Amino acid sequence: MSKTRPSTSGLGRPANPQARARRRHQILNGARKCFQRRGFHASTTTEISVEAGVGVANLYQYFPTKDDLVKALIEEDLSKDLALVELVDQAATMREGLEHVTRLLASDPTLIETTRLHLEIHAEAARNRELATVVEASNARILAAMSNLVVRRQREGEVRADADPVMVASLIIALFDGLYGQLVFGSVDAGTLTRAANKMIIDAFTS
Amino acid sequence: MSKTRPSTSGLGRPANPQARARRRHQILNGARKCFQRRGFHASTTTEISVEAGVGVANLYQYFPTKDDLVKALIEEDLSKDLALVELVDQAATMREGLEHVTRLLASDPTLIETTRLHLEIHAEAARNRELATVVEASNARILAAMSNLVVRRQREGEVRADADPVMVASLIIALFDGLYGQLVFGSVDAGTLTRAANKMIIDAFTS
Amino acid sequence: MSKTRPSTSGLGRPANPQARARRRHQILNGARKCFQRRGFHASTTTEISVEAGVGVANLYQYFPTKDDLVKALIEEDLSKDLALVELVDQAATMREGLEHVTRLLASDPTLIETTRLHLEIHAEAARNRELATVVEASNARILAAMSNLVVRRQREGEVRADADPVMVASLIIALFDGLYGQLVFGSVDAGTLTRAANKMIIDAFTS
Amino acid sequence: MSKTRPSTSGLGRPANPQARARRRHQILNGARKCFQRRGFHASTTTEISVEAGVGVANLYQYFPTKDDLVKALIEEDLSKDLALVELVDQAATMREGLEHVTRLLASDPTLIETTRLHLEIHAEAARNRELATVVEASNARILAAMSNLVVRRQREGEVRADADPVMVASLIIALFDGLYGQLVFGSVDAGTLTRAANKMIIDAFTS
DNA sequence: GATGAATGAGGGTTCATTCAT
DNA sequence: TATGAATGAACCCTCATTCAT
Repeated sequence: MSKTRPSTSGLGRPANPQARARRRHQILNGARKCFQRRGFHASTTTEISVEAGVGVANLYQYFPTKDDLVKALIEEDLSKDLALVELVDQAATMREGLEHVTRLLASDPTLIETTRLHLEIHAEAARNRELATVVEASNARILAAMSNLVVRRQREGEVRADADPVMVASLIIALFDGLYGQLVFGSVDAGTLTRAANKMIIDAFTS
Repeated sequence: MSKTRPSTSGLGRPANPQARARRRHQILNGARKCFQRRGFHASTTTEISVEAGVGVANLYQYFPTKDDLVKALIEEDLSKDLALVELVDQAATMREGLEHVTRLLASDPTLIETTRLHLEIHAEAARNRELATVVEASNARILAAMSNLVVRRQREGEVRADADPVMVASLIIALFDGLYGQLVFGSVDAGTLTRAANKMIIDAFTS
Repeated sequence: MSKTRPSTSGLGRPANPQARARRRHQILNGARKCFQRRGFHASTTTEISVEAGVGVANLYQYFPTKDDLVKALIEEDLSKDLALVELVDQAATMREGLEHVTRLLASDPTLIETTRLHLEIHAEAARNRELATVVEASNARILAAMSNLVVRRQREGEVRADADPVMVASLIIALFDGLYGQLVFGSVDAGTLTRAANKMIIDAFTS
Repeated sequence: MSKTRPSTSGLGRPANPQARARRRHQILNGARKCFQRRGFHASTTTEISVEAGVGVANLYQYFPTKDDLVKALIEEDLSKDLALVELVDQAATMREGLEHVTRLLASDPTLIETTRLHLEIHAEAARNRELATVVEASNARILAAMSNLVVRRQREGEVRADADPVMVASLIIALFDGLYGQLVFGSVDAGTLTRAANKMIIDAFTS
């Protein structure tokens, strides 16, 4: 019953951390493709291993269970969202930042697939306490970053001083979340929609 | 030698349509409870039958497959959203309508569970063409209703005349979609959040 | 995660206890054949189901796990041993009882296979606390029965009064256990061996 | 273009046979510990390698398969039993020999573990022709040694002349086999039991 | 010779669905 | 119609064994 994983020590070929990291990515990328194509539940470990170009059992040397694979992927994906917020912050004004980032997203050909994965992540997290924790932590980090950004823009006079920065941040995030969610099913064009969203934000929150 | 299957229904007694409809609801309600509690995939047909208080096999006399059960439930749920839009329309102003409905939702103790189910529905639909059609049709109906509402409020002067009603409708829907999605993971209070959302909408779209 | 096994109640076809009992035996017999032929570990659930003439999944409606199958079989087998002791007790003298039973065993064409299964049972129980309990309980019952028998034969004067009945019982059981164990590998004839064993017992313990 | 595999062993350095033998023992001892602790089937090659302090692959340079490991261990263990018989023979009388050896065994703290392994060996051999041969050969050797011993004790007048020496030997072995087997599950004390067994043997076979 | 990494066949178990009553 | 019992395809994961260094 006790899982014995022999230590890395010994005299022979040393464990190569670089090779391990490369393998890990290889597997994770295979998993991402499968998950985007068919979802978490429909993707079998065999499919993933084929897509990743490794043997099934090899998966389990990097991720103890299929769920851990999912979790690792989610962590990867969520940190991308944080990067987007930081990108908004780097522009001269919030308005320009939003426009820049939304243009970037709208031109991403994998946007729909990425969004689909997001949907699944949330659905999955809604049933899985451990994943929920990961998502919540990520949301909290993103909200904090966005709030900070808003505070700065308030000091600079771009955002109205009487608005609660956390609320502003929450609403902006919610708006885009909902928007990209609709993209998967709706028929409206992403560019048009995001431009309208930016305008809405500016109209509502800037002085 | 044709198989004689002695009909137990006797003397041409017609299947009682009312009884059928009742059973159907009974099953659907059992399914909803299970789906909300554990999700689509984790809910087994046996669990559902137990929750509904019927035998497993009986399920299949009302729904050819488990997926059809899911589909029926989705249709039921989506039509509730449409009802909400119509409820907004019945208030004197859009502002009041939004406030009324969001207050209604915020006080619904099953809101989180309902939202969870929504998440699952969308995730499921993202992988299943047939379901996607159902969701898209529902979204289209809701968007149309909301757009009409906006048009009327524009004529009445509440909503700015220079705004594209479809865009306004889309953004409002997206905002609430995103908001309720966040509710499942985030820690912000529903009431505070929806009030802020209503204000944002008013600030952005009314003159 | 919670195993829901729908209750037997309801209006439809009632659970038929006789049919269930029959199925249970059918499965258990299939399992016995497999276990005797290939051992516990080498026997797959699929093999067992084929041998029993049922579907794999049906196994699990009667035995929650493969281990429970093993356990049920062990219980069945161990109770047979107890019956043998009782058979010894029914003869006019212990000597005649032993001779009768050993003759019976020696003429049993499945003796070797049965003994093989016994070997496996003990090996398995040596690693499995739960099974060990079952075996220990069985051993205790058999030892008690045998001890009682010895006490009676002491009162009747057949067995020496100065012998500890529990020890006598233990030794007799051990002797036959060891003997039948040897049968599987050794080349000596079962009849000759058991006759010699009976004589040894008589020489050692009767006055 | 023959594959050039640069031999690391260089200049024809002969494999050091002593080092090989040491490694072999090292591995075998690791295997024994694992097998005693968890049994043959539950012990994985990885566990064994960890316990032995070598890499997994290294196992296969000494034992072509896991079964060979088992086989080697069995051979080692069985030869110990033969040594015990010889020890009995070295005493002045059979009675003293038995008493000496049983005292020796009863004081061995690893007796139970060793016996457990014996159980597994027999169970395994009952399904595996190759192992059965090993066990049978060992049994035959032990039986022969014991028979010889009995013959000698008959000549010396200790054992009754009218007893078939092979039968006597068989019964003695069977008795102890059965006894030690019971030790694993039963609750009786080893010392008491073996003393009673010795008495039984003396009562039954000596004049 | 020795090592850690990789493999694929196969095992136990689950579950949507069908059958017999 | 409604039921409990039965089914078989498929899934996740393990492990003896091999590979590359």
